[in-house]
Amino acid sequence: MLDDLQLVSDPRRQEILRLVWNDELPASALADHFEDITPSAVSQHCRKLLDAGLLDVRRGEHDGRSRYYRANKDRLGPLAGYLEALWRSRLDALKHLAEEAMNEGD
Amino acid sequence: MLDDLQLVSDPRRQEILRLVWNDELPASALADHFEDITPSAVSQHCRKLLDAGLLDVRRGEHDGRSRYYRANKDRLGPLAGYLEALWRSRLDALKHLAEEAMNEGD
DNA sequence: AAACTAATTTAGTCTAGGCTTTAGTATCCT
DNA sequence: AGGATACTAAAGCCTAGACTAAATTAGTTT
Repeated sequence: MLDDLQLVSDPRRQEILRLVWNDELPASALADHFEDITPSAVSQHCRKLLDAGLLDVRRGEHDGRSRYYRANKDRLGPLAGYLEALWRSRLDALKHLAEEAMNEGD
Repeated sequence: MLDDLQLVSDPRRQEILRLVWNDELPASALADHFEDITPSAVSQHCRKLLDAGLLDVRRGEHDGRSRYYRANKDRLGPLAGYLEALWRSRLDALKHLAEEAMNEGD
């Protein structure tokens, strides 16, 4: 239904991708990360990313109930670079805010 | 309201950007391009892109009624590259389809 | 095999935003 | 000036898709 770009344009899905960018995480960890939506909502986002091939999943080795997600960077092509740049720029923005806050008392 | 990525993820707006990527075009030309939506809808898309700074506009020199739009590539950053890659890949896809069609009668 | 745990699926609600319609602004032409 | 043209703004309709809650699946433990 939604193409890659539309999928990646959703802020929740961006955050999910960021969380599983370098290391896999179980669905529970993803669910815990979002305090304002239910695990079901997170699972539904994962499913869409999975269907598009932007995420990989496997069952846990010692607990087959857990499902571990990981980003499929290759499949994202040039969008991978865009997302990384986006996250970097947000870090920079935060850093600048922090610096401004530090200088408040001048 | 919508950030750059969400704006660019809309297929209509992608198409608008493509049309004014290298040359400016009057709103009428953009409107004519979309047969299934009204000029008003196109204008509203342009307004959003304009507000985000992804489009520039100027009035016509000889007819001040016309408004000429042009993409602001610089403002798009890494997304510019992504869009160009997207359009190239679609051209490739079309080319392959055409080649297959050529070989139908074998 | 019953109870428990992890996660997903299904069914249905709600809202953002894309669209049409209508009305308005600015410019040009005779 | 009055009318035509090019486009936009405002108001409201409508649907895709994000969300919740409940039911379901699959795996584990006792």
